Amino acid sequence: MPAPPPSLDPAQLGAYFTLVEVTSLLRHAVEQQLKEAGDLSYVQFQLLARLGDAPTGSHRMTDLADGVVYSRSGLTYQVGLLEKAGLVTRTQSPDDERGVTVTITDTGRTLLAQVLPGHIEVVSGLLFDRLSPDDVQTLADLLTPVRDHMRAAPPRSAAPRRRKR
Amino acid sequence: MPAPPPSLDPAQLGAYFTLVEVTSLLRHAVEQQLKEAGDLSYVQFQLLARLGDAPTGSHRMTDLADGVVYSRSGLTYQVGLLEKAGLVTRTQSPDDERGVTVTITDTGRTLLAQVLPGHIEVVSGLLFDRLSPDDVQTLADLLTPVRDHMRAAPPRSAAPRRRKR
DNA sequence: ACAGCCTGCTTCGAATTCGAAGCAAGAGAT
DNA sequence: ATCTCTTGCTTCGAATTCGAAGCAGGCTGT
Repeated sequence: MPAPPPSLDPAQLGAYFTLVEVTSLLRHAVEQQLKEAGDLSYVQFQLLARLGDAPTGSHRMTDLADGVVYSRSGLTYQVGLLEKAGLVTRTQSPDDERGVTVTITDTGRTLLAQVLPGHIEVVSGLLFDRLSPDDVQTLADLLTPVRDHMRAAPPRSAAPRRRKR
Repeated sequence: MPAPPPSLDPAQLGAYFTLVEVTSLLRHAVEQQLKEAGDLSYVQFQLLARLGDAPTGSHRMTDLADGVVYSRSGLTYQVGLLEKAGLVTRTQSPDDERGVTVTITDTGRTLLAQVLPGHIEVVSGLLFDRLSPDDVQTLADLLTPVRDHMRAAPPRSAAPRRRKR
């Protein structure tokens, strides 16, 4: 097996660290804002946003979990909270007896709409403040193939229930 | 107060989402590897790495917390674990009676050295596999000013103990 | 020197997170 | 049809995380 280069060059290392720090800081700031604006955690916001984005306003549990890169059990917990808060509903999937479909409610949409502007403001102020439109495009062009590569590589949960033995 | 543009254009949104997803996926993969290779959490690894990087092999608690973007109490907990595992030591700071200096031990360095190659391999494989050296440089150039901007903006914990009232 | 505030860290309790184990429904093979 | 493996989700317990409160040492002004 061809072991990749045993070390990263300084440029790579710098890029890596910067990437990690940027997203950490961004996430912290966003979390703060979301809590104030709508008492939502970041995960909850991501879930609502994804549901609100979907044409039908709903998704299956597994798709949600994969979408936000989150554990299944954690998702169950969070969706439970959202449901209790009346922001989403759980329904049995029509085609698959055991599948659960999560749907955003009007209340959920309202809350999402209420929180979004502030969210965008934070992201704009922190992330895009220093990036020209060209920069943004460049960044996207750079990261998109990386994301696709990552999505493909280890299917999120490589060794799930049982090793392939 | 001049509210920033009420919405992000599609390019920005795309870049933002991609950025978040990339780091989520990367982090997950890295976490997996670290657990296997040395039974370390990502935070613990970050702490050890930072200490190992420091010329003296040590840092004050607060600096560590800021460095990894982490809560103070959480840091106390994690450093406690690391200390129990013999990977770091806690000493009273010489100049400041209440400051605590954390120092990496030889055992810690050994473990770090044992874990690093795999870590680098994962990062290489996932992140840098699709990026040319030029791309890497571009990415770093793009993100560095952003990071500096973020560091400056809200000092990490903007409303700490008491609002500025 | 003293009072009052700020800082550095820890302790505490509550909330979140994950992985392993469990349960029920689908799918494939016999 | 039935057996078995797989898949979708939940439950469970343990570990981690955070924020608020607490404690002690430093700093400033008087």
